[in-house]
Amino acid sequence: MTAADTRREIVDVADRLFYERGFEATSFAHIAAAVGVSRGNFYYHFKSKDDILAAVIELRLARTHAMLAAWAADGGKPQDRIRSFIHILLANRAKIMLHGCPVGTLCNELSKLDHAAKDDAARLFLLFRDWLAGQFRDLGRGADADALALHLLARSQGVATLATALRDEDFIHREVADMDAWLTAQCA
Amino acid sequence: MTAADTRREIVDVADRLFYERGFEATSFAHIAAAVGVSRGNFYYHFKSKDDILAAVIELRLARTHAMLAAWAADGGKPQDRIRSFIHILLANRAKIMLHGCPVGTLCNELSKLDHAAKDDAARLFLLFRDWLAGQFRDLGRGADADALALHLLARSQGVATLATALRDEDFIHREVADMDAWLTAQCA
DNA sequence: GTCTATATGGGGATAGAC
DNA sequence: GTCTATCCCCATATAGAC
Repeated sequence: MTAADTRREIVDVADRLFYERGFEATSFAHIAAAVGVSRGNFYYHFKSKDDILAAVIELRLARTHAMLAAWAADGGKPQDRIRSFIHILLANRAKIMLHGCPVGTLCNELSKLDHAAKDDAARLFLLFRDWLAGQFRDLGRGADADALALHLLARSQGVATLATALRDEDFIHREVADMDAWLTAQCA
Repeated sequence: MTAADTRREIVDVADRLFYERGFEATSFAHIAAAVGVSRGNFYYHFKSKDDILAAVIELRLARTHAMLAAWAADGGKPQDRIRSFIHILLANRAKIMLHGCPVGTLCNELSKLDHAAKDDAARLFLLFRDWLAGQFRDLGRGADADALALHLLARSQGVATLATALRDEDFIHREVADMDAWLTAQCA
């Protein structure tokens, strides 16, 4: 096991635990136990917990960027790409009902902590916003592309929050159908 | 200062700090310092931190119930009452941009902690849902009153989450205007 | 009812052996 | 590169004086 492998594994596990349990509630002991290394060995790879958080945010930014780039490379119509975004709620509904949206819940937590990395986490939202705005521009909605993108982001965030609190899967399906209809209306 | 006064003050301060900093990140020392009592004296009033959380949730339920009852007693039209709900986002926008929605962020945190009180916190959402559904029924939308209520709740939650992450006040105003227009369309 | 003092545990972080 | 042992701090919680 090389150093890079161990580091990658630490970040992978931290990414999952920060999502499932939250940043503050996840201790080095939890991560170390899940990875299978000692707590002391941690500090060879990261010099503080905030360093791990920064690495997790970077990982999420990279993965999100890759996912959006793949959707954009699909060659489909802009409305189909936007629909891919909306349907994240369906694909991830089981996890969302347990732990919410990984982006929204992290941003919320870091805002309350007034954490130095809160704006870095918010860049995840900006990635989605800019990508969605690009699709709306391709739809000929250049004038309000940013507003439409934020509107869709907000709606999916709201669905995630309520789905977590009420653990209501039917609600997710209803709201996704409603967003699909909204999108169709935007294309008319 | 009677015991009831001290207890009330502890719950008031805990309510504020749980909102501003989060439940886990708020320590007894923070609450004690803000109230002006010693940490030791705490346990005369509450036997654990979870007890304080339960009292805070009860307080929020009572206040929310009173607010909704006051709106219902106003004698206005159902759409005006629903608009009162939507406009919470405007009235509280400064705090929302700093700390999010007190209901949504608490439910999110307790879900991640898998805390015993998570369903009690979710009852705050149910209060809003049932009240909103009642207003939609008065509007003659009995068939989908619950779905419309959850839809509106989700939208306001999404606005709060994004407004916190991006600290964008214009976005709040745009989305509130959009929700107002949606409500008008529902009455047609 | 409120205080000070303290017990106990777990957190992040460091030192140094291997 | 990984380990064990340890430090310090702060958390919740308790005991007992006043």
